Amino acid sequence: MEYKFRDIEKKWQAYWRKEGVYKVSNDLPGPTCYVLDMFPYPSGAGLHVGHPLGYIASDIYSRYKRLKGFNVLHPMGFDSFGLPAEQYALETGQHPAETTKKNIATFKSQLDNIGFSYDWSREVQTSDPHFYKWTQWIFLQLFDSYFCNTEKKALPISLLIKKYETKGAMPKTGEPIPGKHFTATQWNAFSEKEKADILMRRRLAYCGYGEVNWCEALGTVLANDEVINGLSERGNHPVVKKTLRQWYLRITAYADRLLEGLETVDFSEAMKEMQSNWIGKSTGAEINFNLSTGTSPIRLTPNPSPRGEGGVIRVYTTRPDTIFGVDFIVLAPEHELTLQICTPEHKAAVEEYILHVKSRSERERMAEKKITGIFTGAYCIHPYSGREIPIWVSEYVLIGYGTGAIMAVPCGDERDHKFAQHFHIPITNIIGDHYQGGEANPTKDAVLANSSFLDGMVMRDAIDFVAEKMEKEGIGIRKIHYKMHDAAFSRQRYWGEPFPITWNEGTAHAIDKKELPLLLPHVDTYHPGPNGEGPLANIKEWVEAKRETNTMPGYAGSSWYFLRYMDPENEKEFCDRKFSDYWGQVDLYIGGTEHAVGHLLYSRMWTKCLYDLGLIGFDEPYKKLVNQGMILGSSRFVYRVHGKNLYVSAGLKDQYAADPIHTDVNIVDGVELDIEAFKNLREDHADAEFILEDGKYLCGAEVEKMSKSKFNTVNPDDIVEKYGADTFRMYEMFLGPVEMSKPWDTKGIEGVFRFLKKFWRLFFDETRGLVVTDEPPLPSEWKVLHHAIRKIGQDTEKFSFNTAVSAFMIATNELTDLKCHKRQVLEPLLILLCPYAPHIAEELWQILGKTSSITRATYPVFKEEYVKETAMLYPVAINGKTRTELNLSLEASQQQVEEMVLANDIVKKWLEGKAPKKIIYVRNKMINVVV
RNA sequence: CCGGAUGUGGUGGAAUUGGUAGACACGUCAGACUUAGGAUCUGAUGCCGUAAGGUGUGGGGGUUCGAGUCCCUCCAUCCGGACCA
Repeated sequence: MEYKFRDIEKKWQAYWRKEGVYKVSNDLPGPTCYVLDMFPYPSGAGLHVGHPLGYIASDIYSRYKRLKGFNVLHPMGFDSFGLPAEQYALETGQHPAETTKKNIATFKSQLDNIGFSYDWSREVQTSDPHFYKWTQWIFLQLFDSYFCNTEKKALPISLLIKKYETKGAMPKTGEPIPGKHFTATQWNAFSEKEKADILMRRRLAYCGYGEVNWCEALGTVLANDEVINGLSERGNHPVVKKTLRQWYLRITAYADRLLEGLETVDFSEAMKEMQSNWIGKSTGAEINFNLSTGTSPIRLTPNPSPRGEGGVIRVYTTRPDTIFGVDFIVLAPEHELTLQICTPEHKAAVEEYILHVKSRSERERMAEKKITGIFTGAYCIHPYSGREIPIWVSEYVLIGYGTGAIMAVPCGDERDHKFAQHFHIPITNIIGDHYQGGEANPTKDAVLANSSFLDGMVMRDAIDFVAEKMEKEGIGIRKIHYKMHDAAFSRQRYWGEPFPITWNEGTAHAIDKKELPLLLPHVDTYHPGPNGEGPLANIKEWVEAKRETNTMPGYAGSSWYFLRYMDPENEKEFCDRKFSDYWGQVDLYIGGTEHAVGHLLYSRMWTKCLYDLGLIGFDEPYKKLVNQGMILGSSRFVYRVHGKNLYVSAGLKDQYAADPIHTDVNIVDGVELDIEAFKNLREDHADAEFILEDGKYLCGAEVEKMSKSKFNTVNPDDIVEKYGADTFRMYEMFLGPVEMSKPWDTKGIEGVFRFLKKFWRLFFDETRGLVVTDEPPLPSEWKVLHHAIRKIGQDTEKFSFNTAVSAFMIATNELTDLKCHKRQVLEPLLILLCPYAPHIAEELWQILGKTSSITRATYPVFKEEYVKETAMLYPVAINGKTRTELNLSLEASQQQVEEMVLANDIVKKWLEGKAPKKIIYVRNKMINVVV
C-alpha cells in the first residue's frame, strides 16, 4: 500500500476535531505542563513557512509531554486588536472586526493543516468583548492600585487614601515641601479635584501630561519600544516628541523587581541582557552646584524642580569620585534653567542655539554627529574647591535622562573630552599617568591626583566615599536612575480596548465594574477626531457620556492573555484562582526575539501586579523562554536588460547593462527559472525574451527576510499539499536548531520525505502489503530501537529536534538494512514518532490494530526503566584503542576487545577491581578506559 | 562605538561537552532496474595527490598525552542598543 499522506492527514485531522482529542481538563491529577506560543497578530498576508517554526517545536514538545503522562495545556489564540487592521479600514472602509475575522479564519485553516494539537475550545481573541472585558477589568485594578515604596509592591489605593486621611504624607526627615507634602488635616480639607490629582500621581495606571512619541502619519502616539531610530516600527514613519495628555503604566516602579526577576527565569543570556539594558539601571549621585551669583542674574524660581532650583543646578553622575576633574557643566537645551541663568550678552546666541536644536528631528541630529554647544556666560561654584566652572548648553546632554544636566569630566569621559577639545576648554587631569592628553580614560582603577582630600585614593573606592560625604554635607545625594520610562498606554485609535473611564470636571473616574465590558462602539469613520484625539471623539454619544476617547495599545491584551487560556469561559473572573494555581507559570514559552522589550516586559509587569494584589500565585509569567530563529527567504533574481523586455541569465549578466529584479522563488527550481511559469506570472512577462546559458536560465540568489514584497515567501499550504504535513513538520525541525536563523530551501525537503516513505515501507511492502510480524526481535534489532529511544528522548527533552529527526532516519535506515518488520520494535518507534509526525503515526497505529488514538494515551516507552532494563540485554561494542600516554600507565588494564557482547553496566562491574575513573565512548562505542 | 551571538565540506548542519572531525540530509558523480524518468535502489563524495601519503574546524599564539571544544589575540558575519553622564 502506498503512503497517501494527504488522505491520511485529512482523515486524522477530521477525527481529532470531531473527537475533541486535544481538549484538556483543568482538574486531572498528576503533573501539569503549560506550553505556550506567542499568539500571532492575524495579518492579511497569512502564514508563510517561517511562522510555524516555533509552533511546530512547541507542538512536538507538548505532544511529547502528553505521551509521558503530563496534563498539557497547549492553547492558541489571536492578538486581534492592532494598527494594520485599522489602517486597512481607513483605506477600504471595511470594518476591522470583519477583516480580522476573515484573517483569523485563514490563519486557523493554515494552522490546522499542519496538524497542531491545540485545544481550540480555549481560543482567545483580544478583540472579543468576552476577553477585553477582563483587559478592562485588570486595567481598573491597576488604576485602583499604587506602588508602596516601603513594601515594594502594589497595594489597593484605598489603603493610601486611608493613610492620607490619618497620617497625611509627610517627609521622614527634613522640611515638608509645599505642593508635595501635606498633613492629614490638610488632606481632609482638599477638594475632591485636589485629592484626585494627588492620587493620580501614585496610581499604577495613571493619566498625565508628558512628552510622547507622536507619529503624524499614523495619527497616534507610540511606546518607546515601537520607535526605532526616530521612525515608527510599523511603516517607518517619522516620529516626533509632543506633549499630550496620555495614560501611562507605572512600569518604572517595578524596574528593580523586573531586574531581579530575570535571575529566577530561564531566558537566554541575550534576552536577559536586552531586558536589563532596556531597564538601564545606573547607580550614582545627584550633586548640587551653586551658581556663582557674581556672574549671572538669577531669579529664584517659585516652584521646586528636580533639576535644581533657586541658585542651584543639580547634575547626575555615576562617578562622584571624579568631582575634582569637573571642568564645566552642561545643560540639555530643553533644561528649564538654561534661559534663566544665561547672561544678557549670551542670551541671543543661546536662544538661537536652542531654536536650532529644536528645528531638527532626532534623526537628523543623530545622523550628523557633530559636536555642537554654546556657553551661557554663567558659572557655578565647585562645592569643594570653590573654583568657578563655566556652564554650557549642548544637545549631547539629554533632557530625558537623569537631571538633564551633567558635570563634565573631560579626562575621564569620551564625550566630555571631545567637547572640551572642540571648544578649547582647559582639561584638569585627576588620574595621573592614565591620562596622556590624547583621549579620555574612563578607568576606575586609577589613583586620584589633583583631588584635594581624595588624593591617593583608588577611584573605585572613592565613589562611595564621596557620595557618603556629600550626603552628610547636603551637597548631593545617592540616586538610582533608569533609562526605562513609564509606558505610554493610550492610542488615538479606534481598533483597541476602550478605557473604562469617564471624565468629570477634569478628574478620571473608573466606571462601575458591573458595566464591563465597555463595548467598542460603531463608528462611521476611522479618521482621527478633533485635537489629535482618536476616532471615538467623533461619536456624539460617546463624548457626551464623557468617556475617554483614547483606546488601549496593542500590548494591553497580550500582557495577560496567557492567564485567560486557563479559564477561558469564566464570566465572573478573568481567571479562577483555583485554575491559575493548578496550571501555574507557563513552563515553556516560544516566540521571536522581537518582543524582547515590549510584550515580555509588560506581561511580566502585569503578572507582578496581579500577584501583589493576590489575584494569582506567581510573579513571573514564564518559567522558560525559547526564542525561535527566523526562517529567511531565499530570494531569486532575474536580470533585465535596460529598457528591454529581455532577461539575461545570471552567469552572463556582467556582459550587459542589466538590473536585478526579484522574481517569485516558487517558479524557480534551485536557481533554474521555469520560463513558462515566468511568462504566465504577469502580463508584461508574456512576450519576454531570454539570453540563456547552457540552454537554461539561471537566477541570482540572495538570502533575505521573508516578505511578500521580495517574492520569496513560501506558503506552508503548498508544501503540505505536495509533501504532507508530517514531512513539513519534520523538515522544519531538521533545518537546524530552533533558536537559529536559517534560510528556507524547498529542495532539501526531499530527504525528509524519503525518510517517511521509507518508514512507511517498514510496515508495508509494495507487493506483499502489511509485512509486520509478531516474531520476537533479535538483539541487534532491540539495540536499534533502544538507541533511538534514548537519543530521541534526550533530544526532545532539550529541544534538539534536528538531531532527533536525524536519529529517526538512522534507526529507519538500520531497520531497513536488517529487514526488521517486527511489531515489538515498530510499535515503540511509532510512539516516539508521534510528536513529530502525528498523522502517519495515527494511521499506522490503527493499521496495527489499535482502536484508540495514539496521541492521547501515555506509554511506558518514555519511562527511564524501559530503556535501562532492556539496554542491559544488548551488546555494546568495545574497541579499546590505546593512546600514547594512556598506553604507558594503563597497559595492564587495557582490554582490546572487539564487538564484545556486554552491557555498559557489566563493563563497569568488570572493571571494578581496577577502579575505572572514566570510560570514553565515541558514538556509543567504548574506545578507552581511564583507570 | 558598546553589548550579545556565531564562524566546521559545494549547502543545511552533527560531534557523547577535552577523546577516531564532517553523523544525518541536500547537492554532485558513477552504477542497477527501467521505453523513459525529476520514481526506487546501490556505491562514491572535506581538500591536495594516480598512489603511498599529506593536510584540514575564520587567522595567529598558548595550555594539554590529546583542542572544533579551554585561554589570549586578531578578523569576519548576524542580532540588539546606541550621545543614558
